[in-house]
Amino acid sequence: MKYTGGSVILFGCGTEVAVAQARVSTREVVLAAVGLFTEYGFERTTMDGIATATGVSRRSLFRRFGSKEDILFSEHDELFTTVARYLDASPDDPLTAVHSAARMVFQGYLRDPEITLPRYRLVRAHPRLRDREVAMTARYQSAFSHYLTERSGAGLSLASGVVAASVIAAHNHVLRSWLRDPGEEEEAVWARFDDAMAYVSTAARPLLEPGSGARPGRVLVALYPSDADNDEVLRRIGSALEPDAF
Amino acid sequence: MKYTGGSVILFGCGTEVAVAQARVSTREVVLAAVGLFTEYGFERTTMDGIATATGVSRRSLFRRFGSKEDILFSEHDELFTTVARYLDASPDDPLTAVHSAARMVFQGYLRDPEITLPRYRLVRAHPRLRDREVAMTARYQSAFSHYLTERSGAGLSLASGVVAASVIAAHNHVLRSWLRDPGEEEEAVWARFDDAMAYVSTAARPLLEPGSGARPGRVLVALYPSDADNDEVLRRIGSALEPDAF
DNA sequence: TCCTATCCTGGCACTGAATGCCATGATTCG
DNA sequence: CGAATCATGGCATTCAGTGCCAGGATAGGA
Repeated sequence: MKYTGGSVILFGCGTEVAVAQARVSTREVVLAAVGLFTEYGFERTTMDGIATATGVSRRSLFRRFGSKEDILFSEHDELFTTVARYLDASPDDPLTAVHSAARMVFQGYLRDPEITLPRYRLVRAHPRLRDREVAMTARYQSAFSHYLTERSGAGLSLASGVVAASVIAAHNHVLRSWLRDPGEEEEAVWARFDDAMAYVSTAARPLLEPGSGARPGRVLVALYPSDADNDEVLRRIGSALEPDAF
Repeated sequence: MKYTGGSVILFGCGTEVAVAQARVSTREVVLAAVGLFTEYGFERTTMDGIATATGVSRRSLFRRFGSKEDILFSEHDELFTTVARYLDASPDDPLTAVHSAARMVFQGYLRDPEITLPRYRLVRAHPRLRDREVAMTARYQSAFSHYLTERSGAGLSLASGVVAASVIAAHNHVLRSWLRDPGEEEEAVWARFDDAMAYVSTAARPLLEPGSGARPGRVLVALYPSDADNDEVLRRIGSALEPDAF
């Protein structure tokens, strides 16, 4: 193990005692920083303030996190590398793999409300942080798109981009609703997430089918209630196929 | 008109002559800054350097543009407000309006290669600028999504988000190919743009039809060649409707 | 056990972005 | 012509971010 050494002066009983001190973990720093950002605002919190609050020197904070913003999004970065590795090694069919990857991202938010919830409030208040958050999700979208293009064939890069964008949009749709109301039952949240994913992937799968081509001659999309009669559906589709209907 | 006054000292024939000087336009500043960024790199170009190069004081640069990055994206901002205003006043049906709005954005790039092309190179080289570019397109996407939700009914917010994301993805797909190869015939570029838009809007329109609901019980998407027989299409759809097929 | 290479840390100094304050000059309105 | 308004630019200050360097801890080898 690294960083098990070092010593800290404890004040007690009038004596100073040297005690083994573990390196301040990334998570501890992030939690402290989030607390300061929330209490005093992002701009008004200085790196010096975070340094004194965490006991880590200002210089080391910059070395470990890169920038003040990066402290807020550090584990977002970790999650991204995890997801990217997962995709790279995934044996599933492309769309299912992307679906699972989106699930991992969503899980990353739900798992850590202590950080993601205050971060959401900060992101809403500060345009710069919002841009950063957006850029993070764009990285996922780009990774999804490249993955789909790679696995589905280069001729489908437009379709891949659209599908990736749709998956991310559906993910963000459910995510935002959770961030706004985190009190909801976790089971219900996951149900809505799966609904949204099914919604996009059902519509997306044909776009990525081999042989369909990047630009099909005709596309038909039908939406109908679950209790609709199959014959009725067929009849309506038949009328939709009339030359003047399209 | 504003800023037509002022005077500048010209050195000629050993005499100093006061001459009317127009305020340095935003565009001139942007062009000069882009030139410096390209020549010396974004980080190594200082605001002082831009100030001396343009004749505008450092302080005024910050006042007029907000930040160094903002100089690069200033007219992107203007374009956004134009597009947002257009959407707000658009009498067309929602999807067509969004289609036109995307066209305006694309036009904004094509119209001004002197800025957009070097900016693209800078954006590719610097992660921070890339994030900023991504955030800009996300603003369009968000505007499209809100507009569609507003016009199509609040129950369709998921569909609106997915459609907006798809439109932006298609837009970016064509845009990137142009940025990489700006030499292509403008007509051909527009043809590919319209193809991509048709590709997404054909698939998207049914999602926004009133009465379909935000989460339909069943969704069917069919892609088939233009020369397919209608009866054959119907037969296949009929078999797809069998309980075990879905 | 000792020595050494390596790595992390923190202190210091420096550059440069960004902001607040204020005086000046230009434009517009009455 | 006078007053109000506004953009400008100069100045000082704060603070993010970086380079440099020395000290302490750890791991590996003799």
